Amino acid sequence: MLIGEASKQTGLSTKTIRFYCDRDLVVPHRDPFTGYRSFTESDLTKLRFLKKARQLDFSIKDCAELLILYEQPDRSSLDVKIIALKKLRELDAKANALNSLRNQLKLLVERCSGDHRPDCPILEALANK
Amino acid sequence: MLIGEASKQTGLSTKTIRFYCDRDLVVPHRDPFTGYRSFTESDLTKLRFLKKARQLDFSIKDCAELLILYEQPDRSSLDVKIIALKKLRELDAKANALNSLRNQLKLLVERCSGDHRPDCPILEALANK
DNA sequence: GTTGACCTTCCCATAAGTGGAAGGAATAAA
DNA sequence: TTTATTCCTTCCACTTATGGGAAGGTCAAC
Repeated sequence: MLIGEASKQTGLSTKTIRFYCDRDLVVPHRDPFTGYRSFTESDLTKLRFLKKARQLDFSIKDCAELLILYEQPDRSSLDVKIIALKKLRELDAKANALNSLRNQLKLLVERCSGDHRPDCPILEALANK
Repeated sequence: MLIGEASKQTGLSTKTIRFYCDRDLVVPHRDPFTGYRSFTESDLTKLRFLKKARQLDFSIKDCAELLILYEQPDRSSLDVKIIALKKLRELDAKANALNSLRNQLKLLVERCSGDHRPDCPILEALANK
């Protein structure tokens, strides 16, 4: 199966698939004459795995490790859990920071009259200290 | 005041300050012989303004607009509020997406035994469909 | 034989910086 | 006066995970 079809089957763009190939996350067979990539069902499975892992915000590097574990029948679920826990803590930290930011900004927006006058608590907050 | 001192006064790296200068967010005077940048107190105020605005996750482009409004005595607070509201909605959307992600991943992590056995609901979730 | 739809690689752009190299400038010590 | 150190300058490359587009090869149909 050529890359265009693989793209349709997985919902990943051909650009993205080539990028994953460049990083050796998926290594499709190559036609030795044309250089065309040829994807098997197993390759598609890996691409779908990658898509889901990326949706869960795992980095490409994390994805590579997860794929290796996925393909390793004698893996320990602990190894997977360690990666996932690290990512979970990252997401926690990001979410907390984002919520805090959001609340700060929300307060400022609420206090701004938003009319034709120049007085603005948002600008004041940015200017002070 | 030279850039190193401006960096100390504002807590921004010299690299970052030069970056802002390149983008014309701050335009310090230049010594015509050495090319050295010379920062006034007014420049420092703008740099601190930029630092705070960036901490609130406003983009460089947003920061430029906010700075212009900040310097414009006949501004309307409405113009500021429009920018801030747009950013607030962005933060809301990001926070929601992140919380949802986090909850998905948390569920998977909780269901993973994290021992020496290969069975792993995290990998299963990434592989399925 | 020529379209048209594929495929390839390569370069550029994104946001907001960080890191480092090469070289000029200011000051202090030897 | 020369050297050393520290500061300043510009320029280039790198980061993440793609997207856009150019230039050119391949394959099927008409």
